[in-house]
Amino acid sequence: MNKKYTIKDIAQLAGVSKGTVDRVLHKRGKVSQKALDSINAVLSEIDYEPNLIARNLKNNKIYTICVVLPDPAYDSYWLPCIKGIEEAIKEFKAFNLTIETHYFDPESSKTFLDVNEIVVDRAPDAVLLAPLFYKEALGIVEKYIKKEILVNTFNNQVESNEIRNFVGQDLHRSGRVAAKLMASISQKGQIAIIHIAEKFKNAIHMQEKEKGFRSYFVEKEDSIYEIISLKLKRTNYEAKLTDFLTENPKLSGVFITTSKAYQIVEIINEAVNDKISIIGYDLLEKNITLLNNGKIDFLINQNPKQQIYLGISFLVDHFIFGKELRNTTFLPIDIVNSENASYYME
Amino acid sequence: MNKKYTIKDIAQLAGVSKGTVDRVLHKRGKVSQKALDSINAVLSEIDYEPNLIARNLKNNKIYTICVVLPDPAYDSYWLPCIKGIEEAIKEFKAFNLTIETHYFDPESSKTFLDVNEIVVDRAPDAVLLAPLFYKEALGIVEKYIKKEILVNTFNNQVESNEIRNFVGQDLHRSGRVAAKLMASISQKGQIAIIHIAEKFKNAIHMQEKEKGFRSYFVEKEDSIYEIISLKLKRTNYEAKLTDFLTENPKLSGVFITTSKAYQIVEIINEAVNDKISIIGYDLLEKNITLLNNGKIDFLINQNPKQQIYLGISFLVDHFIFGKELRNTTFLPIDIVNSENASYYME
DNA sequence: GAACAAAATGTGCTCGAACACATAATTAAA
DNA sequence: TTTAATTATGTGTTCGAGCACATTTTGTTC
Repeated sequence: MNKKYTIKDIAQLAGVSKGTVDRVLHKRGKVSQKALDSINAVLSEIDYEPNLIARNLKNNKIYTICVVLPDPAYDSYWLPCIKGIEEAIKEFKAFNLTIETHYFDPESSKTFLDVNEIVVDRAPDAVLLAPLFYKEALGIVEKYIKKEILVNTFNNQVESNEIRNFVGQDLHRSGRVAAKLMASISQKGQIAIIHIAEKFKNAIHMQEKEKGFRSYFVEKEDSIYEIISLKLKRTNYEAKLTDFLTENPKLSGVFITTSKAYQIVEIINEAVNDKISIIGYDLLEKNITLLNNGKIDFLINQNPKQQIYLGISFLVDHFIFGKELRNTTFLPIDIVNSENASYYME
Repeated sequence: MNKKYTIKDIAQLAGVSKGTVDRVLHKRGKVSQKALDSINAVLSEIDYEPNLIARNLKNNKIYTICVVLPDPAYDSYWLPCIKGIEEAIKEFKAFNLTIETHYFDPESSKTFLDVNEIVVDRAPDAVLLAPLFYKEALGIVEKYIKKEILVNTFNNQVESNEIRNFVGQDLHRSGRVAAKLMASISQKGQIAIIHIAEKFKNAIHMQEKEKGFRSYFVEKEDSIYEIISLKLKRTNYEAKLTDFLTENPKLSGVFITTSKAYQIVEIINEAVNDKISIIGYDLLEKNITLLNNGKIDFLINQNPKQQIYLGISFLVDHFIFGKELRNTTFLPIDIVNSENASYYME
């Protein structure tokens, strides 16, 4: 990969002008067989790679990317995304690029639709979307596509051929990771899967995690574990949880499928005397505190910051450097304990 | 960050020519106070960011980067590095860049010196070095600096003001992560730290890991653990290990500070009847097999591939886009079990 | 105020790809 | 063979930063 050839070099070697080489490279036709042959002969011998820097200099279009995600004020799971966006802006500010952030309320599908309506009207070149509401997302993707706006997603997977790119985690696998961890630290007994959500049916991600978690133990064919699940809503979850704990006094482990572990860990600790293993999700400040004082054993990092940063950089690579968009990028399922947490928080 | 201003724009706004703006931006002097003021006034109002693409078009120098690392044929820990280099070459092939790989024998400081001598003579723009031999590395760094060759390191940290950049892991912290894991899965008893190396005194990285591991238990002030360490050499390590195991029959956990866990796990399993917790390093094929069939509990990923890839991309960002080199980049200390391993192996 | 030096400022070219447009070569029709 | 139509090929300009060089302005001295 030593000498870098230019179009001019190829033209010279093939004995034609750079215009003709350009037509061959871009298959614009209007080239004689003779010229085509001699240029192809040169191309097959050298390793021509167009200079991306020169190619993009000419392209003085300013690309606009809109990022649509839940307002971190409602759910601090999304807080790291702000940093991710800021980093991306800083990293790419020297290119012709505008990045806009648009928030919606994660518990209101109406605000989701509204904000996307606004973004459609802004007519950006691409949207990076956290499609929390499955059905609504499908509809809104249609609208984007009709206006020829590129749609990529992160965090939540939505099955659609129109979506070019997804960055997130394999949730089924993520449940399996939790299960394996649980088996490592809790030798036997009852294990509870606890979901905390308003509408469980809409929360496909929790269902996937539960399936993954259970699949691990099914494959293990180990009768020393008994898996039970519990769904909690925001209203009156304390009472329901306390009841559950008195009904199941032999609990040895709890797997919480959302980032809300901090809401219930203290309640569990007060109600149960024995050591109980707790595995949750995400490095929220409150979870980290519980991790550090030993009340949570492991957290699984879904890495929202990296998700959004990568989502943006794929778009930049696509627009600025003409790179292809790969279809799905599954981020690693990071296992976090008190000692390595800092590296995933920055 | 909407409109992108160019030098021409600034010149127009300040009522001067682009040459004068250029002189101000680069502090080349020869500018009147009046012109300076008006240009500064414009600069303070707008957010000028030079177009990196245009800046680098002119710079038609071909940068050469030499990567110096142990030959993976001797130690397959380094195998992923090949992939990392290949990915970097692919990613950056459109820029004016040549990446050369040079191997040495990880057990021979002579080959280390020899290959670096060759690289010095090749006079690249930068070297990315795995400085396995501390003392020798310091000497060779001097030589590079004298020839104005930029030196960055990865994997092993060497204290030197001449080294601009290091990518690797905080080994002390990495030992602590292992300790915390050990405490999670092994409730009590004797725990062994096992080093496998020819020259322990030279192997600072193992010492750091041991210190970190012990520091965790010291802070915990938990008398239910007893930590003992053992050094093994390649010759006759089986006998020495077997002796050690008979002398310490109550062993409940083993922490292996190198990627060589696969060499001793089977021996341990044959000699010990009780469940013994094993934590090792790095995703070598043989380690992964043992992880998958439950004979290793956790592996800590040092991510050599990512280390080398990042090391190269920092250099590219520096040369091609004029980015500053940050001093030290500590990669996350990834905890790996059978369920999430695939994400760290690609 | 002329003559000259020094400082300040402006102009024009380069990098490589892309594409519009001008010109040359070839073929078809008269 | 001439003319027009078609096809093939070459030329020139653009993008933004950077820098060499030309030109203008200012300052100094006799």
